[in-house]
Amino acid sequence: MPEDRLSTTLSALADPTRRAILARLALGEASVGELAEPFEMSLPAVSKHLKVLERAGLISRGREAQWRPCRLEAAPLKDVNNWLDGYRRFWEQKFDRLDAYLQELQRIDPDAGKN
Amino acid sequence: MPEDRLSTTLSALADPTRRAILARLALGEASVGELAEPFEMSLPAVSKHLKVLERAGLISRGREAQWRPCRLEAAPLKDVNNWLDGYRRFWEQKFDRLDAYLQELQRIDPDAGKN
DNA sequence: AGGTTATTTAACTGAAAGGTTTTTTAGAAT
DNA sequence: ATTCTAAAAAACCTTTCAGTTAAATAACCT
Repeated sequence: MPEDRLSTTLSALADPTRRAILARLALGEASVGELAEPFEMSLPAVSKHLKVLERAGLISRGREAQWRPCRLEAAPLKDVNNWLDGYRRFWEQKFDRLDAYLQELQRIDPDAGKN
Repeated sequence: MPEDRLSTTLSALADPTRRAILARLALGEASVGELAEPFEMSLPAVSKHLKVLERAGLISRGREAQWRPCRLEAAPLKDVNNWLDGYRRFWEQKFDRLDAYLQELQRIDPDAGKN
């Protein structure tokens, strides 16, 4: 039971259909039918995916006649980004052989390679 | 069945226990027992979480006597970050009243405000 | 009113997730 | 050789998830 917001957001994102829906919404608002069109699954299935996204705060829904247009809400993505930032150094730091070697040189002689 | 890498990664991250494990590993290698210690759940449960993280490529395991030290592997996090980048503009763009108003002006008269 | 279109709700199903306890495996140490 | 410790595997249970089809809502259009 992922009660916490971040877990809810990440598990909403952990589905290719839902990410495809977000990608579509990045292009602009769309109705449920429009969103469902590219997929082979039934409409209720898409409707459920939308509910998951909505619960996670990743989309919001308007009301226009019989359509319920969806739009992207990026706030939770920002939260994910903020969480990820805590690990950025782990992937920006390159630890392949050459880098390790250069770092070691650097450690031994901080002036190595200058000029 | 999330066959794709990104889905596997995101669903591995969508659990607070697993994120806590990663946070611990960001401080350095640790054995399964050490990783399990802060949690109330059984050891096999933690072992399963580690397997999920390993399948997602988020950790790797060594072998040292009867211990199997785990260490963080950040590559999949980088992938998540890359994916997220496609949405960055949506949360960096501020959509408060003034911005919306200025955008509306822009829409009506693209030359408004120039000079 | 009656019908059409868009979407949600309900009821059901099968598979996967996350936990438990018990049993194995593997290496260390006595 | 036996025993201790660290970890994994097996077997099981319960809940959640992703999908289905069929029925209900809701707003529009004659």
